[in-house]
Amino acid sequence: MAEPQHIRGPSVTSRALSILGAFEGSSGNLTVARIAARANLPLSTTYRMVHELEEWGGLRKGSDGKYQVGFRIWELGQMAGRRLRDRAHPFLQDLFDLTHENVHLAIREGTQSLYVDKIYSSRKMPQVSRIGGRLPLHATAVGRVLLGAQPDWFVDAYLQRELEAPTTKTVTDPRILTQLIGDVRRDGYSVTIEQMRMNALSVAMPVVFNGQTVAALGLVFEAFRYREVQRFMPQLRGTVDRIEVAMAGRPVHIGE
Amino acid sequence: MAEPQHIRGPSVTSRALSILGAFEGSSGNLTVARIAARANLPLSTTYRMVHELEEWGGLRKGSDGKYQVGFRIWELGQMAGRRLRDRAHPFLQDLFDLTHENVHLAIREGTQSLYVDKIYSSRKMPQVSRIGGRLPLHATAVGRVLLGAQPDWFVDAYLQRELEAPTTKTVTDPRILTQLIGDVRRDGYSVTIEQMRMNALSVAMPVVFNGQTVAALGLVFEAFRYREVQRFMPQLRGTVDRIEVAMAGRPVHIGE
DNA sequence: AAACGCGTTCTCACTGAGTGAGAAGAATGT
DNA sequence: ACATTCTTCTCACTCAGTGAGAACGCGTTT
Repeated sequence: MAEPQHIRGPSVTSRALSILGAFEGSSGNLTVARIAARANLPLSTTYRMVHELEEWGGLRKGSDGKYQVGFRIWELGQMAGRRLRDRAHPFLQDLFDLTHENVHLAIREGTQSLYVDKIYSSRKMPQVSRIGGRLPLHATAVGRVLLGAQPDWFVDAYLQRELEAPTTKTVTDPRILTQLIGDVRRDGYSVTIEQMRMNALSVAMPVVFNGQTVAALGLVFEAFRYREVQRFMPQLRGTVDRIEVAMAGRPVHIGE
Repeated sequence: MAEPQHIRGPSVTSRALSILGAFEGSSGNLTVARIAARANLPLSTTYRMVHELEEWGGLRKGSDGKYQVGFRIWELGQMAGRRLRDRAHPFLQDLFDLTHENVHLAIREGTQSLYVDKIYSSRKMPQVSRIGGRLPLHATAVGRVLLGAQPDWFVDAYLQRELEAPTTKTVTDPRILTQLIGDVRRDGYSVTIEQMRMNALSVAMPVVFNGQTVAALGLVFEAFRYREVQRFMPQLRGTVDRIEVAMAGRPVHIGE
């Protein structure tokens, strides 16, 4: 599982960043030795830097002596994409109140969709996507919406690569996918059935700001309820509209 | 507003961290020059490091040329305190479904409470606390719960300092607060009225894991509805219980 | 109880990566 | 057209960062 986390240059900063990077896709708690191994750095160097990061608050030493990402990084992370997340969130919650289906908001990061917000309760725990998690662009409704928002050269290049097939029903044929992306662009929404997980269906629509698709809003529920898709469409549409209006509006100051 | 972000040492890492720190409490979009000023670093040094951070994904250059915190930091931040947030979240949502009042979860960080999760819809936007935001420990219900979980020497030291009074009703007298903290410890919950904002009331209870108060769960609603506090107590209690059970249980694997 | 494995902590002499003043160029405002 | 502010880049100097290696701590195995 441990990828060959190669160091870009011999720069000090890149080493420090390698250490933070060692926590990406980890169990969350790492010893100094493990960090060193994952970051491909000498032990003493790692030790020194881990301490510097700890003092700053970027890392935190747990009661078991292992290190984990500190809350200062979490706080800092809250600054990223704040406009979108803050303005969209209340309407995602409204949509959940209305439907009680899992709602999520994703953006494109490279060749994956990144889930930036997600509403769910203990009744239906999310099965594949999680906040902060990534999924391929071709196998989910939000992914296809985000892919469709990219220029043709991007779509073609994406479909050229080896495409994962999480289920036996996942479409990976570039020709068919090109067709499907065309449909998404024309219709303004995407519906995928059992592409990422059996018995799961997802619907998604683009969120547009300044003429650009900045995110995709989606709903997920059981595949056998496919007839209900029509019922949810207007609610999804309405939510997207409200988000778009909120995005354009003046800043709403919350708290401090 | 710009605090004198002093550099701990002349170490390269501390400089890089100063740059990230420049975004804390900022508007979100900063020019290189502004970053340099806030981080107290020479312009050329800042320039070089900003680019290194950008290449790694820690910073992102917006369409206006200004820099903002990148999603890689956000993703990394999702690793911090994941156990608590992941396990508690579905039950916070359940509580919101039940009450439709603003629900939040906070931990103590230093002498402040840090809001790590929050459920709200567009009906009642949060007024003072936001996810990733901080508030003083003595003026909110979650804060008092978290304060009460600390040893006496901590409480005494905290109350010794100059205490903020966000409203005219905020209690800042150390004697009275000591008494109130005692009540919280005895009763296992805290109710505060108009301590942080006029016309706001909050109730909170501690979340205990391994014999330690790791967080506080709270509800906020309008002060004039103070009679309803009793109605919410069992629901809060039940939610806390479920969170505590979930915290102790085996890991529930959600997606990747 | 000794040997082992695995992790942490710390020292120190060497050296090349990081430094930052400064200048030129690009943008923006008045 | 001028003033102001911000970005980008160069280069000679030097001091901060480096990492092998040793010592130590702590469970577990033999």
